[in-house]
Amino acid sequence: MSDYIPVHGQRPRRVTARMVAEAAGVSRSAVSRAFTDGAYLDDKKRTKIREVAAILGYKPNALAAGLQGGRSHLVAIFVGDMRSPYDTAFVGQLVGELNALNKWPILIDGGGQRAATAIEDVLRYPLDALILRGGSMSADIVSQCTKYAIPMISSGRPIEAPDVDNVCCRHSDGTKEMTETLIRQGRTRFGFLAGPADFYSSAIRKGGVLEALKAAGLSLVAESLGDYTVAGGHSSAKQLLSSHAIDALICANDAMAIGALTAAREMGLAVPKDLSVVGFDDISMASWPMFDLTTVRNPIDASVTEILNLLERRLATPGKQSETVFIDTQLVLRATH
Amino acid sequence: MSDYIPVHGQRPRRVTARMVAEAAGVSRSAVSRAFTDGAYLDDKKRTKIREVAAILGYKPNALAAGLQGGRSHLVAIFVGDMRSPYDTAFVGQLVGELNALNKWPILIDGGGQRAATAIEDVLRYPLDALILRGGSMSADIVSQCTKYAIPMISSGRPIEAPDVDNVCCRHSDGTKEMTETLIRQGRTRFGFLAGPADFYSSAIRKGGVLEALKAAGLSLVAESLGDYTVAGGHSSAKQLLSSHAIDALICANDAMAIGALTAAREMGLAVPKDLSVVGFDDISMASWPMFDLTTVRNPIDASVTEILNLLERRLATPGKQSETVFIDTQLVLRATH
DNA sequence: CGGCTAGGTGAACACGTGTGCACACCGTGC
DNA sequence: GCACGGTGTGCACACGTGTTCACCTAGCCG
Repeated sequence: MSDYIPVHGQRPRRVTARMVAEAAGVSRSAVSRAFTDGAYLDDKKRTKIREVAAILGYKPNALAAGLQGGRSHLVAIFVGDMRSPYDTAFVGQLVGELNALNKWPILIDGGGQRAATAIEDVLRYPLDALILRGGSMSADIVSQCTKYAIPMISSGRPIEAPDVDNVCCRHSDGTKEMTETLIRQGRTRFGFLAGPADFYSSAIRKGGVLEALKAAGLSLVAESLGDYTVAGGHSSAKQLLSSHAIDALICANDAMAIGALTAAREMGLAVPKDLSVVGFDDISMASWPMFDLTTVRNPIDASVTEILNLLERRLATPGKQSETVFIDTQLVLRATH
Repeated sequence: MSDYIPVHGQRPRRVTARMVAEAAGVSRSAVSRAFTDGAYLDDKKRTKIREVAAILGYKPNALAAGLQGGRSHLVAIFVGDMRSPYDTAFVGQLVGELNALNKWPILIDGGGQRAATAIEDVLRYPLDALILRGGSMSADIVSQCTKYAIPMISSGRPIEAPDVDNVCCRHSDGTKEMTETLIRQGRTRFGFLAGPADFYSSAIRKGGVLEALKAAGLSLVAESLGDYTVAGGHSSAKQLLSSHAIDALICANDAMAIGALTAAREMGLAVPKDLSVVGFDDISMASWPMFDLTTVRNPIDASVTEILNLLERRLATPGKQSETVFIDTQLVLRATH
C-alpha cells in the first residue's frame, strides 16, 4: 500500500515544489513550469520532473496558485432548501457539470438559521462566482458580492441588480398552457393549491392560471395555502376538497400535487374522472407508476446549461450588462388530467 | 444600493489589508490584528479599523490565510450517487452541520465518468478532510490522501486503511431484527429484493435476513436483483411476485420497497394482509401517507454527528489509530408489515 | 530619578506558487 | 569569426495574510 510511516504527533507536511526541485536536482521554477502548459522547458527535463513528482506525491497547491490573481476555481452554491426534491435534483446536476468544468462547488444550506452568516463567511474565499438556487438573499449580501466583483447567477428567484444574471423559467406560460388544456378538456371549476405566501414561484404560477381562466370567462373557485411539501399538500388538499366542489386542482408544485392526489383518492374521488390534479416541476417522483402525474416540466438540464453559459460569458466579460435568460416549460401529460 | 461604478474591461480587485491600512492610517499588521482574536491591539484602534474595513468591504482572504500552514477549512464530500434519496438527504444534513462549524464542503459527484479525475483534481486544494458517502474509491486515491495526511472518513462502505475512520450502520442487526419481527408475526415464506451485486450494503443486509431465517429453521424462498431505484424495485418485484408465492418481501432499500409496494397493489395483493413489504433506510418518502412503509431506520442524524466527532478527533490527533463507529438501526413499524 | 514591566506597534519573514526579466547557450547565415 | 535569433533556465518578485521579533512608550515601584 503506502510506504508512509506516521510520526506520532507531527503530521507530515504537504509536498511542495521546492522538495521536488531538490529531489530532481533542478530549480523550483522548473518544477512550476513542468506543470504549466506552454512554458519553455526541455521535454526530457519535464518528464523527469513529473516522474519525481509522481513518486513524491506532489500536486501544485491550488490555494497558492489562486493567490496569483487568477481564478480560484471555487464556486459557491446557495441552496434555498436542501430538502426539496426539485432543488436537490437541480443541485445534483449543477455539481456534476461544474466538476466536469474543473470548478469546485462549495455548498451552503440556505435553509438553516445560520445561512446569512454562512454566506458572509464563505465570501472570505475569493470565489469565481456565486450561484443561487431558490431561497432569498439579503440585499446587503448582493451588493457586497457586487463590490467584490463576484459574479452572481440566480435561478428560481430573479434578482435585479447590476452584475447579477438570471435564469428564469417561464412559469406563468407553463401554468397558463396547462390551464387552457384543462379548460379545453371541459373542466370549469378550478382550485389552486398555492405555496408559501412569500414564494415568488407560487405567485407567478398562479398568475398564469388566472390569465387563462379570465380569457375563458372563468374564475378561481377555491384556493388554499400549502408549504410546498407532500404532507402539506395532503392536508391542504383534504381541507379544500371537503369544502369546495371542484373538477380541477392545479398545484403550485409537484410535491403538493402528489400529496393532493393521495388525499383525493383517500376521499374516494376518481382521478382524473371526477377531478384532475396537476403539478409543476416534473420531479422524478411525478413519473413513478403510482402517481403518473400530469405536470409542467421546469427543465433542470436546460437551466443548468444556461447557468454555465452565463457564467462563462460573465467571466469572459466581467463588466457586461446583466442578462436574464428565460427557459421554456413543457407540458407533461400523464394520467391525472 | 451600491456606490460601485463598473469600469469597463477592468474588473475591480478585491480589497486587501493594505488598502484598509492606508485608508485608516495604520500599518498593515494592525489590520491583520484587528481581525484576529487575542492579538495585542488598542481597542479604539481596533474598532476604527473595523469601521473602515466595513465601509471598504474588506474581508481577510481565506486563501492567503490558509497558506499560512493552518487549516484551510475546506472539506471535500465525495457522493456516490447524487440521485439517491438517502444519499441526498445525508449530504444535505452533512452540509448544514459543516456550515455551522465553519467548514466549507466541496461536493464531488461520484456518479459521473469523471469522478476519478475530479477527486484527483480537487486534491490540489489542501483539504482539511475528505468525507465519503457511499460509492467506491480506488486504492490509489486512498493512499494518496494518506500521503498528504488528509483525514478520510467513510460512511456506507468501510475502508480498511491507516488514517481512515469509518462510520458504519449495523445493517445486519437491523434486517435480522426486522426478519425476526416478521417471523414472530407468522410470516414463513420470505423473498429478498437485493441491490446491485457489488453493493456492500445490499450483501450485508441480506446476511442479517439469512441469519434470522436460519435461527428459525426457515430459508429464503425467492430472490431478485434490483438497482436500488423505485422503478427498478417495481419491475423486479413484479417479476418475483408473479413467479413465487411468498408472504414477506424484504427489500434492500426503501426506494425499491416503494416500487415493490406499488407492484404488489397493482397485482391485487393486500398489503400487509397477504404480503408484508419492508424496506431499509427510512427515507422521507417512506412516511408519506400513500406508502406508510415499515422499514429499518438508518439514522442520518446519528451518522452525521459521528462523522463530525471523528473529524474533530482526528484533526486534534492526526496520527491516531483508525476508528470505526457503529450506528444502531431502529425498527420503524408502520403499515406494511 | 532610574529600572523594570506590560502593553502596543511596525518591520520583516514565511507560506507556495506563477511569471517577467535577464542571461546563457547553441545553431545558423553572412 | 561574428552577429543574431530562438530556446532554456534561474533569480527575483508578486500575491495577501498571520505571526515573530525587536523596539518603543508609558506607568509603576523602589
